[in-house]
Amino acid sequence: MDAKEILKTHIAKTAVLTDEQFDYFFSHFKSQSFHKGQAIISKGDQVEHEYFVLSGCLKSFFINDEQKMFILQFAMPTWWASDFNALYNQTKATINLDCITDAQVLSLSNADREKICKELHSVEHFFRWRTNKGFVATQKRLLSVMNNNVKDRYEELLKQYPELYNIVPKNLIAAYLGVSRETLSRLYHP
Amino acid sequence: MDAKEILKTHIAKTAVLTDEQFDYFFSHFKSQSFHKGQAIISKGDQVEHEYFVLSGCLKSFFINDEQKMFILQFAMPTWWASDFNALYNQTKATINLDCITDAQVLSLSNADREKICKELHSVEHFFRWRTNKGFVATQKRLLSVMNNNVKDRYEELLKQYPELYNIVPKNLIAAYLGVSRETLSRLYHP
DNA sequence: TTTTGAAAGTGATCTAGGTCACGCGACCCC
DNA sequence: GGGGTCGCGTGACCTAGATCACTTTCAAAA
Repeated sequence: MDAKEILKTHIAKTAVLTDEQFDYFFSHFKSQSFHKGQAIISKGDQVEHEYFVLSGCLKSFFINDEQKMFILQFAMPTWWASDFNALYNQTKATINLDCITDAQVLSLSNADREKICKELHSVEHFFRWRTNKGFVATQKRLLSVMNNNVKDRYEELLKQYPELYNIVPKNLIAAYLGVSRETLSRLYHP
Repeated sequence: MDAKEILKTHIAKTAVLTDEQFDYFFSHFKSQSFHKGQAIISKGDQVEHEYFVLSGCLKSFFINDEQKMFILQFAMPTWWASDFNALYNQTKATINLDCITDAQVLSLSNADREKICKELHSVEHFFRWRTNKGFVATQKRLLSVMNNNVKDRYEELLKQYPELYNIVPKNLIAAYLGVSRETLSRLYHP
């Protein structure tokens, strides 16, 4: 399935677009390839795009004052990723985005998103629902962090995204869960 | 300022509506009053509405298996509150919503929101941005929880919402920060 | 006016998870 | 093919915050 089909199938789940409307929508995206380890957004950058993942796996993460990394999101195919705070508010990036594996993405600029949202009501509907889902998912994660211990959160993560186990090294899983790699290791090697 | 003016001013910040459009939009809201301690949404309820706060202060919270409360949100005037997961996915409530003080709200049903979003492009635009902001705020809170200690988070909270200090008892602040009330107390009484 | 109960402070003790230090195999890549 | 570094395990110790138990304060109910 090519890029266009993947995006079309994805959109069709929440919004109704005619073929012409979809073609027009699609014309605003730019296909891009990145290789393992490559940075897409770095702290301090002016953020102008969001990215729809076609293949591979990205991570968005924050580095705190003590140089510790906390992973906000693993982005798998059909997921969207960016520093949404910087993108929406047109401020400098505080979040980094890079590639865990080689990856193919479609990029869409902030200005173009707003333009097509204005032009096509259905597109605005789609983006409302995309954010609705992101909001609810982030809220669930916050609840999970506050109420569950590391082991439960680890198992919850693997149950929801089993594919991560093979693709993502344990130290990154630890950075997602917000624990040291030692603690994660000791969960199953006591 | 009456309910209608408060909502109108709030919407005007992100969407352009004619007076007739706003009147139509407003006609879908129902004004409701609640008193201190009263529950608006309880775990297990069918959730059909979201609430726009006109006056007073609400809290949305989760009770875990050990009967410990974790507060997701304090809802002050011009904030929106509900169990959005249950509302959007039409499932039973897992989140509770109740009143910290006497409160006046405008309620909007899920069905009506979807209906006016479809009818008025500007309203869909407004709700997209409302969720965008909620998403970014929740993501920031997640980052703060993972990267900062209790004292920093407490001071961050009070700096952002100084009014909470007078309205909300410390045990609820602790439940928002995700620490025991004893630990919060000890921060400033060592 | 008395009673009750929520909010808050505080001491003693416990524990999940952090930190530091070291070892060991695997896979890049000059 | 040998040196580097990355992922991962593991032991020894440390600390933020939890838990439990008791006390004080103060305001609302009766």
